[in-house]
Amino acid sequence: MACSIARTLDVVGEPWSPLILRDVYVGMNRFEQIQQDLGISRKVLAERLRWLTENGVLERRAYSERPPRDEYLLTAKGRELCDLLLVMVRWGDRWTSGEAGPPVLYRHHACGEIGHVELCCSSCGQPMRATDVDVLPGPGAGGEPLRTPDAEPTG
Amino acid sequence: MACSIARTLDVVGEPWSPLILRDVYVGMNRFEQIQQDLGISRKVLAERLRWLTENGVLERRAYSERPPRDEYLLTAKGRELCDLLLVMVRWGDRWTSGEAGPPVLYRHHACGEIGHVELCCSSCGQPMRATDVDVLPGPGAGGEPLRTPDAEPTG
DNA sequence: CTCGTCAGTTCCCTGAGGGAACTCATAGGG
DNA sequence: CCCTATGAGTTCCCTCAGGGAACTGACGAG
Repeated sequence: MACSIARTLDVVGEPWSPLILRDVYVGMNRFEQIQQDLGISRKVLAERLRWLTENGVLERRAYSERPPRDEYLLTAKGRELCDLLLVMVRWGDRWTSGEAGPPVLYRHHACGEIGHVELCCSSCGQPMRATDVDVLPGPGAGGEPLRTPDAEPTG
Repeated sequence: MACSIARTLDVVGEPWSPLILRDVYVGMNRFEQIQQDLGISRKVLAERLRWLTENGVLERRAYSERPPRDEYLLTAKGRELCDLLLVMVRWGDRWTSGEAGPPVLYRHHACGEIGHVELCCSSCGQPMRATDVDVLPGPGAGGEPLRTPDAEPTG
């Protein structure tokens, strides 16, 4: 499908994949750790790890020769995918965390403060939410016309 | 699970949900439109729309009394979820769109330029990527200690 | 009175995911 | 040498969610 959302979902769209990614991100790099942390079936975990590795999100590296033991590390591609997790966290914190408050806090290296992610425009730096943009066909488009969100029907 | 990622996935984790959300976001508000656009089975589409409505992401509204016809609209909760789509688009554009270039462009209302989203810190406004933060337990935590990404193993 | 449309629901069938057991290489203890 | 344990999977079976196609129900047009 000529849609970057669909292409991203093709890589990490299955329900377990973002959670696997999160585990690797926070330092759970080994098969057994992830399996026990998530309670995922070993079969599916093996499939997902292979898929994520084939797609360049994870890298598999031996941490022991004898006995042979492997671990999984994030690639640059995988680390950028973790940005998606931060946005999921933000939405989950705002809309589903309830009275208990957020289960995890993020301290920004640059300023040392606890904060959360905001979406900003790469061009002007001002906030850029889904409601702040017009959607236009790009070079890789199939050719279908698109309405801009909340626009009046074309008359 | 005491994890905002898991809670977000609970709402939009099934593979079709983000695509349904995208369709509604770009102005495809009716059952038939979405079904034909995505090629999703009618059964699953009905289930997903009901689920998203029950979870406050979509709102169902009659656009015709006679014959009775309903459409689906984004709530505030749903519109904020669309921010997630922008980040998916960004990653998909960077890592999977290939030579053709991005299929869709986004023009920022505030500056009128074509741009993409960057993640910034709510506290200081500087870029805030997954690699720029320490992960700490928050008030809603279960109590498991977490390593910070790329940290040395605790010795 | 029949046809077409929208918005679903119902039926059956296949394939993906879960659980548990098994494999393979190696290390440690007796 | 034999037994057991560990990490990282693989294999087997079984159930249930998803796909496809047909059916329903309200209405409007001809």
